[in-house]
Formats: sequence, C-alpha cells, structure tokens
Amino acid sequence: MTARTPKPARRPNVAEALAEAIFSGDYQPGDFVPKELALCEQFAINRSAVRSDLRQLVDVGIIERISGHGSKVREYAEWNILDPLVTEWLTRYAAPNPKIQREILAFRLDVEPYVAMTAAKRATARDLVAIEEAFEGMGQNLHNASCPEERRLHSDYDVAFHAAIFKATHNIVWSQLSHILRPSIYLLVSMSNVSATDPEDSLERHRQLMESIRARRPRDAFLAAQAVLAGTAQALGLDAPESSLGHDLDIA
Amino acid sequence: MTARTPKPARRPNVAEALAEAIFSGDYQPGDFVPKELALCEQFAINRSAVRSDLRQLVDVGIIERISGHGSKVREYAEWNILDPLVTEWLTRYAAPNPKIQREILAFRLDVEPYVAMTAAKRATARDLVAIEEAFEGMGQNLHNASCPEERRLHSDYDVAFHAAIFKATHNIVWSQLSHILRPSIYLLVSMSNVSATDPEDSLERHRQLMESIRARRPRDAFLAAQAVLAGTAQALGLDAPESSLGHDLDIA
DNA sequence: AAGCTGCCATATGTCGGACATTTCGGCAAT
DNA sequence: ATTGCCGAAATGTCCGACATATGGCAGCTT
Repeated sequence: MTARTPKPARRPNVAEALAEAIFSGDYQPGDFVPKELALCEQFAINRSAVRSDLRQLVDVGIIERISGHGSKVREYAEWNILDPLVTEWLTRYAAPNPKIQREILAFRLDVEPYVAMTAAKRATARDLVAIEEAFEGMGQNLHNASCPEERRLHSDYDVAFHAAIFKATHNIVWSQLSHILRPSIYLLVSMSNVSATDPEDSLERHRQLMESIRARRPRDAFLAAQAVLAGTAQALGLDAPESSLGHDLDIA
Repeated sequence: MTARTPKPARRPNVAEALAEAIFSGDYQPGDFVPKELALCEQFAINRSAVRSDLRQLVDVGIIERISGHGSKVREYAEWNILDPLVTEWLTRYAAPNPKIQREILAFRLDVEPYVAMTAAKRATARDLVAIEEAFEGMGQNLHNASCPEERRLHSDYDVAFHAAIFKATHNIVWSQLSHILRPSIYLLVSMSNVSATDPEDSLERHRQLMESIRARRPRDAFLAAQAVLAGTAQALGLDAPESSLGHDLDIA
C-alpha cells in the first residue's frame, strides 16, 4: 500500500478562513460576519462545525456573538493579541494592521533588552544549546536571499533565537510572551526586499548578543539586545523611539 | 408584575465547573476529565453545550481532546496563562498552584518598575484620573480590614490602580498584560490574615508611585514601583529575589 | 402627529438522535 | 513473540427541530 490515506482532506477550517478575511480587512470592527447558515452553505459543513469554529474566534476576543442578531467583529483593542493563535494569524495576514504591528514592535523594544539581561543571569547550558542552534540556522540560511524558501527558514530560526532567549529566563510568563515575536519578525521578512540593512551586520549583532548571554554579562546582553532591536526597528522604518531605560537609570 | 423574570436560571457553565476542579487539583496534568456523555448527565444539558464549553478549555490550552479517547489535562506550562479567562480562574481557584503564582509574581517584579517608568513618561491627564480614582478607592476601603467585603473592594481598587498604570503606557500589549496582575493581588488578600505588613505603609508607597508618575519623574516611578512590589513580595513570603535591573545598569 | 405596544421575522442557543471516524485493547494467526 | 484483524468506546460530524433573544414594523393609543 504505497498509496497514502486516500482522504486526508479534512473539513475546511472556518475559523482560519474567517480570520484571514478579518485580518485582511474584508470585515472590520463593527461589521457582521455571515450568519451561521450562510457559512454552512459556503463551506459545505454542518452548523455544529461552524459554531465550533466561531466559538474559537469568540474565545480569542475577535468576534462577539449577539444572540438573535449575528456575530460582530470586535475592536482591535479587545483582541487577545497575546494568544498564540492570534499571533500566528497576525504573522500571516496582518499586513493591513500596521498599527498593531507598530505597538508590538514598541513592546519588543521595551522588553527584549531586559529579557536578554535576565537570560544572561539564568541561562543554563541547555538554553545555550537552543540559542546556538538557532543562531547557526540563521547563518546557514543567510545566503541567496532571493530564494523565498530560504528567507522563510531564516525567519524561523530568527524567531527561534529570540524565543530561546525568552525561555532562558525560566519564567512561564516570559516564555509564553515569546509568541509575540513572530509577527514582527515575519513582517520584517516580507518587507526585506526593500530593507536597506545588511544581513551580515544583523547576524553579527545577534552573535554579540549570544556571546554576552553565554559569558553571563547581563549588562552587555542588555546593550546587545538594544542594538539588535534598533536594527530591526530601522529596517521596518521605525526609529527606535525611546529605549531610554538605560539612559534614565544611568542618570542615577 | 413586580416578580422578576421567573427563570434567569441559565444553563450551568461546564467550563467554569471543570476549571474549578482542575485548578483545585481534582484533575491534574495527564488525567482525563469525564467523557462528554457523563458531563451531559452530570449537568443535565445536551452534548452540544458540553462540547461548546470543552472547546473553551481547549482554546485556552488547559485540556487537549484526543479523538476517540477522551479529554486530557495538559501540562501547566502549556496553559495560556496570559488569557484573561485563565487569569480570572487563577484568581479564584489557584491556591493549589503556588508555583504558577510565584512565577507570576517574579514576572511582576521584573516588569512593573519598567512599566511605571514608561507610564511616567507617557501618562495623559485622563490616565492620571484613572490612577487617582483607584488610589482613593484603595484608601477608602482600608479601614476595618476584618470585613471581607471591604477587603475585596480594596483588592479591586488595587488591581485597578496597577492596571491603570499599565494602560498609561498607551501600548496594546502592555495594557493586555495587566490581566496578569489580578491573581497575585487577590492571593495577597486571601493571605492577608497572616500578612504582617502595615496597610498604611503599603498605601503610602502607592501614593509615592502615583505622585512620581504625575510629576513625570520616570526614575522615581521606577524606584517607587520597586518599593511597592517589594512590599507585596514580602507579604507573600517571597523575598524580592533580584530586581537587580537598576543595580546591573547602575554599574555602568 | 408623536410615542408607545405588541407582533413577527431573523439569527443565535439548545436539544435529541444518528452515523462516521479515530483510538485502544484484545484475540487470533503467523 | 510479533503481526494483523476486529470490535468496543469516545470524540467528530451531521441532521432536524424547537427555544430564546434581538430588531424593526404595523397598528393603536394619547
């Protein structure tokens, strides 16, 4: 039986499809998505399945179900952008939501230097292995940047690199927050055709960050993370506004 | 018809009930919760309703549904503790999860000083109103601490106070993270009978934090937030381990 | 004419039963 | 002892029906 299972064609994912439509702007906050029966017809599945998927969108705060009236898209501020599923959708469809992307990047500018500093204090050998593997993956997929597949791989390793640093804090909350990295890192890739930054420079900054963590030098890790993020912000056309943490405190 | 609607008795919330059982330790990671039909019988509702509620637990990462086998409780690390619903349940039933509580408090020790500093730079008049109202609510519900109702009110204002500071950063991610405050603040209350800290001292520290933000003094706000959190950590029997951000950077 | 009341259409919420699919465990043949 | 098949048990999906909540319109009252 070399033939694979003849029907891996599972049922269509209504949540996924609606998420794409909403994130792409087809439906905006305040709009109503099609009613259940319409979705049943459109996707050729039963109401139970449709309702199950709509429940997922409710649980992440994207839509609000009004009994007897319909399902309304909620305001962006009400979305659970910390939910892994939402960040996953943001990475794929969020081009038309530049505001959220900017806020996420601002958040990263805020916290990543601090996370790097904490990681430098608590990282174990196992954490360093994860960080190093991700780093090497970034390096190996840095050449012919014209190949989309390779650029995607590079981004995956980039995400893994930063996520590994978050995990090295050995704190559940920080670790789960690493999901927020994915959208902005992928956004960087999708715009990298116009990116003016030198990939080699970026890799070198990542190396310095990694080495600072390995050497358990929290302050160097803090500064190195600032440098990495500043590069990212610049590539996305955002001047690092005020990563003035060090500045304000050094006044002391 | 002075009689109210005779049946506001809505259907039992299976998700809520199961969450309480899981958070209380009746079911632990790896265990299987009762099968759908058993829950139908136990709560006297239909399978559709049961499945809808189970879907909610799946969406927040608490359980995992294995087709044809059952619903298994996932490891704590896989729970979406950043989801508002999960933090809500944590505030109510999390007594038997001291590990998660400690990690949340460690996270707060990490970020709240920085959040306070950022708020001091960006807070608008409207933000200050929210902070001040919460502060006054804390003060007015500080007397006879023996009254449980008043202690609950005090906690609510305490949460509102810290959440208002998070919102004053004017960043979506920070604002949504304020949900994480609730569990540890409520935990403090539930243990306050053995708390040795003076409520007046705590209130005074909060006042200094508020005034630093109002006066736009980021560094003072940073230090004041550290003082507030140190008090909280001490009351919960945790020495502030290493809020050494300032320390490490001041070495510079 | 303005405002209120009550009815009706619409869409979601719940119910009950049925069948399909997946998983696991046991039994039997190799 | 291993492999393969079969069947029990639980979840996934489907179908049809009724209950409930919401919004708007018609008609009546004032």
